[in-house]
Amino acid sequence: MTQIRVRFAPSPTGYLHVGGARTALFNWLFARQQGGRFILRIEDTDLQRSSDEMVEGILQGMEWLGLDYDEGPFYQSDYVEQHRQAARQLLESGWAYRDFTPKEERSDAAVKQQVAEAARQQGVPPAYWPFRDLPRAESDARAANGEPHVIRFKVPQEGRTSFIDSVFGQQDRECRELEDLVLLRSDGHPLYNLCVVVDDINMGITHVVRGQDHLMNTHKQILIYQALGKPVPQFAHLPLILAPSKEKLSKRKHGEIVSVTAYRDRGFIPEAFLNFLALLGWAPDSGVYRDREIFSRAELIELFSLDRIHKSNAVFNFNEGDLRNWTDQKALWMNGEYIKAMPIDELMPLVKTELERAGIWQPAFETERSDEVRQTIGLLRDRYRSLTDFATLGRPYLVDGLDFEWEESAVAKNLRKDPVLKTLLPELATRFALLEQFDHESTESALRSFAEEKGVKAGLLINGARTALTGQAVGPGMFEVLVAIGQRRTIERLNHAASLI
RNA sequence: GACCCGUUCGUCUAGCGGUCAGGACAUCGCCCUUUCACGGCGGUAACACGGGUUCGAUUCCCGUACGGGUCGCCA
Repeated sequence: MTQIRVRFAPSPTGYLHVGGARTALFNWLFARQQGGRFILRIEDTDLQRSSDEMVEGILQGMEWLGLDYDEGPFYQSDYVEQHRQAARQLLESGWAYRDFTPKEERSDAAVKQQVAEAARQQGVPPAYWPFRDLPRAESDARAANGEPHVIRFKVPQEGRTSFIDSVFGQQDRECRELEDLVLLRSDGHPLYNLCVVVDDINMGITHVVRGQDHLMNTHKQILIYQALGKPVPQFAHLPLILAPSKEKLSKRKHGEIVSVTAYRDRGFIPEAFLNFLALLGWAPDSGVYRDREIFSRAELIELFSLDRIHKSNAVFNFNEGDLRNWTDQKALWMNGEYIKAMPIDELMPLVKTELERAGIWQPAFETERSDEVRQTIGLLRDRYRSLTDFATLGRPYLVDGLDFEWEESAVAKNLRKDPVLKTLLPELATRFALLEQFDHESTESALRSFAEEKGVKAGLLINGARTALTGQAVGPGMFEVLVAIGQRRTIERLNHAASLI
């Protein structure tokens, strides 16, 4: 059996978005599982809309997700000569013809629509392709004379194209429903459908796994394969990923919130995002894993199969305006699961990057204070869903002094609620200052006996202290927090809190 | 509009003729915590509709509705 070769072929007209990433992932999983080759090809034939910046964005996205390719990146624009050569070959063999219709006459969309519709109803393209049967000699002569023309593929008027899609099953289409597509523009520029076929042939692609929006193109492409006398690869079309509005996800409409780099920048763990993406439109064999959601990269490779991709589109929820739930909540949850469960040694570097970005990383975190910081991160990660949380919500735990924000609602709820705290908190600080051991037990008994002495509920002090120490109303168990913040900072912040009341 | 495709809880999904229609996220309630967005337990919630086929349809067939995709000298 020949080796499986698949490719991911994005056009660099935008960054890598969620849909593209999933296509890349499925190709990659398939290749890895089958021991095949995964090829990256940048479809940049439309030079006007392509840019190096976008290519860079795609490359970065792939790298971040760990979707390594075995060959490439190839650039489609490097193969223009081969595309033209193929067009010439098609012209020679009679599978294509020159169309001398002036560009302007074709560009009127309304006219075009009208004619195309009439053509379909008639069943046969009438005078719409006036040059389709132009004698070769005349065609050559006019071309030699420099008359502008495009090269069109001569779609057979009879018959149909068929293929079996790995996802959608049997697909048939009457040839007469297909238009004579342009292969070469009048400026000699090759067009998409020709380019993909030529490149896929040259690169020995055995399986084409791409979005369902290409389902119609596939029929045209099959015709080109046949005209070129080449074997047709196996196709697998993926269902689309929809925006919350249920329309196709698009970079233009939905913005950077659907770009892979946004997920990186907003604190996703690549493994978690990969896991989430894999489960969008695909599920492992339920006989094995019916009630599981978390799968490692290795497990995904092992379990993946094209025939378990399903046909219906999936909605991907995001809401840029919502700070807490800016993207699909399940994705966020899953990220939290990874943050919680991954080995702390793997988490630390990721957190470090985040803290550096926020300007709160200190070299000592890796030396003298290494154990302490690891412990703090270990404490915090149980309730965080994103790496950025360590730099925002985690900030009070990591910075010295008072260099963080006190949330107004927390202050109102836990500090200002009872004015007696204004005197109690500094007194508690004094009490803590006397402790020789500053651990869970000693701080707890100190606080509780202090509360008893003063005749107040321990909860009042616990709540007050939480906000005094972290500016927040929520967090890990209070005595864990005390230990994490440490004696010195605890005293300082308790005293300072009095001024907030 | 034409041609394709799809339709199981709000969302992601399991299901491939007989299930109390399962899981996850979200949501709600309870417990734990004299704090909490941790944790534990539990609940609400779905087979789009109408016809067939069948002893029996979420599962098979046909319509309808709704949703989506494609109809470039873009990719």
